[in-house]
Amino acid sequence: MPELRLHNTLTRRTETFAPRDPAHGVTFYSCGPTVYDDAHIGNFRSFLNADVLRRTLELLGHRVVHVMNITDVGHMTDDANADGGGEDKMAVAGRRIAEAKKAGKLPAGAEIDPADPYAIAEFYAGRFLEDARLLGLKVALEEQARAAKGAPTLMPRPTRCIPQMVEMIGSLVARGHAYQAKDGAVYFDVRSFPAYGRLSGNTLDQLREGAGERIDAANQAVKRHPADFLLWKPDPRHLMRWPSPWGEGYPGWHIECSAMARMLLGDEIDLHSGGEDNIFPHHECEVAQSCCATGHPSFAHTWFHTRHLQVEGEKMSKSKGNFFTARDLFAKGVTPAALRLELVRTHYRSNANFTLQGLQDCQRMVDRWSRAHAQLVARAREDRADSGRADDDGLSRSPGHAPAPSPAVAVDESLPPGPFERALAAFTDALCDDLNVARAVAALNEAVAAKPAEHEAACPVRELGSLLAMDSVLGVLGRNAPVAGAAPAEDPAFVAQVESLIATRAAARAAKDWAASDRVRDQLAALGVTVKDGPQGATWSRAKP
RNA sequence: GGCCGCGUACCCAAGUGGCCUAAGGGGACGGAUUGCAAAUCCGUUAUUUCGUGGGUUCAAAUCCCACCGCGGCCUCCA
Repeated sequence: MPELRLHNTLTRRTETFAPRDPAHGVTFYSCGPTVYDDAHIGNFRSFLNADVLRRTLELLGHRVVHVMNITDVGHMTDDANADGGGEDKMAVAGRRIAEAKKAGKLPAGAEIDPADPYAIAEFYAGRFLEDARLLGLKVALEEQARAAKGAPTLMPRPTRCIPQMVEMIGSLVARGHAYQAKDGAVYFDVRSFPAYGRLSGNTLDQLREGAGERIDAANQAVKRHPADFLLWKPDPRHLMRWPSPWGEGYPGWHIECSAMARMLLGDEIDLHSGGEDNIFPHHECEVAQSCCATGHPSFAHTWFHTRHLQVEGEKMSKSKGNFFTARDLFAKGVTPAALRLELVRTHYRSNANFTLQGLQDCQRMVDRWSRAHAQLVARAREDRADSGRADDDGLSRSPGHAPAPSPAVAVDESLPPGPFERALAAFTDALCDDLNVARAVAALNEAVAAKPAEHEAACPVRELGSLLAMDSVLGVLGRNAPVAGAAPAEDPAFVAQVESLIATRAAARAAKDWAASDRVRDQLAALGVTVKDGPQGATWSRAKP
C-alpha cells in the first residue's frame, strides 16, 4: 500500500498518514452543512475535498468510516455560542420560505410550514442530500444505501443527539472543565485546558477580545474568561429546545460535533475535516471539549482544512452577484461532473478561483475522458466476443464503482502496461503527495492523449480497470449529464418553432442551397439556439449565456 | 494590533535548490475534416522568464530579507 502524505493543520507539517487501527478502518469526521439554506459551491468545495480524501484512502486500500453531520439546530445570526444574541437562523429561514410561498416561488413539493423549524431543516437537508449525491459525495450516496438497509446513520443530526450532548456537558461539569454562570448558561472553562489554542495558534494570551466585534459586554461579564464558550443555553423562548439539568434550552454550536463524533467514531479519531474558517473557534473548541470529556490526550490525529473558494477572483457574496449554489448551476445545464472537477482540481490548501470559463474547461476534460471510457468499453467487449465468453462481464457497470474487472473477462497479462495503466501509477503518486489533484489530472490527460498505436497495443480490460480506478477518486464518469428536471422545461411552442426551422434548413441543405441554410441558422441564432450538424442530422441547444 | 497563506503565460493551474531552455487543461493561431460552421483529431504557443528590489549559493520560480498586491482567522461563515 503506497503511503499517503498529508498536511496536518495541528502540526503544521506534511506527515505520512497512518490510521491508528488499520484493521478497524480509518475514522473520519467531516463538518457538514447547516441546513437553513441551500449549500453553495464554497460549501461543496470543502465537502468534495473531504470526499476526494476519503476516496484516495479507499484507492490505497483503506477501509474508511466517514461521518458527516447535518446541523439542523437553529443557531443565532449574531453569535452561535457566546451570547445567543440576534435572531434564530431557522426563524430567518422560515421568513424567507414564507415570503417565497406568498410570491408563489416555492419549489414543487415544498409544502412546509414556515413556523416549523424541524420542517425547514428537513426541507433543506433533503435538498442538500440531493445535491451531494449528484456531485458524488460518497458519504451521501452511502447514507441512502444504509437507510434502505436500516443501518445506523453516518450523517447524524444534532437534534437527534441531544442526550449525548447533555451527557458530555455533564461530564465536563463533573470534571471541572465547565461551569454554570450567573446567567444560567453553561460555559467551557478554557483555562482548564492548557492546550487550548494549539490547533489554531490562537492561544489565550494572543486572542484579542472582541476583535470580531460580535461580543456582548453583559454576556462577557458572567464568564470566568472572555474566551470561555457556550455549551448549553437555557432559553424557554428558543424555537428548538430540550430539557437538561441546566434548564430547558439548546446546545452550544461546538458541542454538537464533539458529541456526534464520539457517538459514532469513538473517543479518538484519525481524521477531521472542515473549511478553513472552522479552525477557530469551532475545531479549537471541539478539541478542548473532546479531550476534557474523554480524558484522552488527543481527539483527531490529523486535521484537514480546505481553503476558501473565490469566484472570478473575488470573495463570493450575494451582493456581488457571484454567489452560486450547486442547484443554480445544475439549472443552467452544468453537469455535476464538470462542477465536481472544477471545485476539486485546485489544491485544497490554495484559495481556488471558481470561474465560468474554468467550468467549461472542466466540461471539455470530462467529455474527453468519457469518450476514452466508451472506447475502452467497446474494445474490451470485442475482446470478450473474440474469446467467446458471453456472460455478464461487468463492463456495463456504471463507472465510479469497483475498478477490478470481472474474472469472466479476458485479461491479457502478457501485454506491457498501456497508457492508462502507466498513468494510474503517476496518478496515485500525485494523490499520495498531499492530494495533488492537479498533477493527478495531468497524468490522466496525458494517458488520454497518447498515440493511438499505444492504446491499441494495450490490453483493453486492464486499461479500463486503470481508468475506472482513477475515476474512483475523481468521480466524474457517471455524472456527465445535465441534471434532469433541474432546468425549467422548454416551452413546447418554442420547441415546435425551432424544430420547424431545423426541418426547413435540412431541406435547404439537401438541395445544397447553402445560402438558404445559413439564413435559417442565423434565424435560429437570433432565437438563442445553436445548431450542430452531425451524422444523424442536426441537433440544437441553447447558446451558452 | 496578533497569527497565517498566496502572487507562475491571455485564463485556470502544477512545479518548493541542479532532470525547469517551467507539467496539464482552456484560449489563440496553423493544419486535417466539414458546403461553411460546430464537434473531433494533429501541430505551434513562457528561451536569462516565475509580483518588485536586494541577498545566500558553483547553481534559485524554489532558501533569506525588504517592499508592493491579494486572501484567511482572531467568537456568523465551508
